[in-house]
Amino acid sequence: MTPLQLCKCLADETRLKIVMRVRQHGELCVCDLVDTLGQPQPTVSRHLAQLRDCGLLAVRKDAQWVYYRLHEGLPQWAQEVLQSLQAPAAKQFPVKPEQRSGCC
Amino acid sequence: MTPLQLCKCLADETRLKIVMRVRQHGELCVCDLVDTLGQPQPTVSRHLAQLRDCGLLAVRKDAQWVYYRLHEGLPQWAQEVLQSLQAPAAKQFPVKPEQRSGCC
DNA sequence: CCATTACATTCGGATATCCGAATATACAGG
DNA sequence: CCTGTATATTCGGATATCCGAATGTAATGG
Repeated sequence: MTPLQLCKCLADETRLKIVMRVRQHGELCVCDLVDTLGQPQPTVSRHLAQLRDCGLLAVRKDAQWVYYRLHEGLPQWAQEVLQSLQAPAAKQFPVKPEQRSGCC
Repeated sequence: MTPLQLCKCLADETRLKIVMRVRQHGELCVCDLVDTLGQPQPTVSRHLAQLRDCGLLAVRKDAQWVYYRLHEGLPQWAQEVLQSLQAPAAKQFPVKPEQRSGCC
């Protein structure tokens, strides 16, 4: 995970939202992200695959659900970047109240 | 300056190098960046224009030289992001000794 | 088995991004 | 003026990125 790779991962609105939301919640399943982001499932899934492939997110499968979380092995500097982005990103992409659902 | 805009600005190797180097040195002229990065002058100039247009860099002209620096008005969170990226970015893009020139 | 739900992947095309080459501008010195 | 240096901009074309639509897969429940 290089600085350049991290920046590229976060240089897309959907991926940035995903990472910030996963960071906030600790762990989220795909269908929750699909509901929250209002993007079609294949789109979300593709972005999740990208974030997983570059080592930003880790996966856990439970029955038919797939849960994504921040990868524990993220280097310190990367975690600091995400922390610095958290507050302004939350302001930039506010979650509409009716989207605060539980899981699917 | 939104988190998304910042990430897009840094999601290119040349621009990331420019920002990190400008941050390290406080102020750099274009020809110094051209020498250091080993990229053609129009390429560097285009990236500088992008970084200037999105508010990351500020400009000062002195005779025939143009000096770029980090924009003073950068929000706190953005400065923190750059600080977190500094160390690993320096490791990712080491400056070759013979490139440590003065100005042109 | 069959249908449904959750998720992933593939394929093509649209769009954005990046770069090389050429050209423009501005200034400094002879 | 004329030349050289420093920088910016424009124009195409190449390449990368993103997305919609369709399809695949795995598990679950009847």
